[in-house]
Amino acid sequence: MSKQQSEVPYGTLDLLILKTLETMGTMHGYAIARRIEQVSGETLQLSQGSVYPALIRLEQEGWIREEWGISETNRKVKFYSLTRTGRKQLLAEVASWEKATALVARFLEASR
Amino acid sequence: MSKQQSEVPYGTLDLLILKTLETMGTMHGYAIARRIEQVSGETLQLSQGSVYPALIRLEQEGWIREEWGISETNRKVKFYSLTRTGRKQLLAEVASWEKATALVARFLEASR
DNA sequence: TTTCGACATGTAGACTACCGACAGCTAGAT
DNA sequence: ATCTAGCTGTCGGTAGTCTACATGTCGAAA
Repeated sequence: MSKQQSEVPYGTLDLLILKTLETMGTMHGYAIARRIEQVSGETLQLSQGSVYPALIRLEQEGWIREEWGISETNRKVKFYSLTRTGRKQLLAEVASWEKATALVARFLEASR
Repeated sequence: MSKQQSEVPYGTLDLLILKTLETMGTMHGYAIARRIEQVSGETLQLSQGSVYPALIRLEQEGWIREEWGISETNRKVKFYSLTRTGRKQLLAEVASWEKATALVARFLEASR
């Protein structure tokens, strides 16, 4: 009945993950999700059903690289980091996001 | 292969239509689509496959009202206008959009 | 007077990306 | 021994968009 209130603006999850990896360096999936939630000010809660498929997709695109390792809490985890093409992709996604928001902003200002 | 480059930011079509009707008053579907394309600076081209289903959906939600009439070009058309709940919905969607963009903006600024 | 382009509305099917709900496994604490 | 938190994943469903098609009308040009 009620409208879906997507916590992550639709289509920005890749962008958020890529940006997180750029800012934080190497991280594992669980920590990436936690970090995104935290920066969003706890309002946003990101489901695993979104994060892991996204990571797999990004890895297949060649934008991130994965590597098994041991976490701070001594668990076997997959560490992810940005690739060179991932950096380019991040720039492209930022640009496209800014274009999109500019478009909507122009609309919201329009009054004639 | 290539990533879908949605011209309308996903989920904002309702917002754009509602805002158009608020700004322009009563309009028919074809004109709404033209107007959205035009304000976007011709870069965006909006397919009918998006607009008409959206209008039907908005009408079913009770946010817009439809009425048959005759266009400037002497054709039988459906005129749409905002309802009272449609106005409230528009406010809500604007707020939610601004919240979403603020969230992403905070992310893009983050550097620690 | 046919015919063509712009105007106008719609539907079907595919696709993307997200979410909720599971399932399962491990380390360390109780 | 059991439990909780950390951690990775899968399945199925859903929303919203796009492409492509189908249908029809008006007015102007040929």
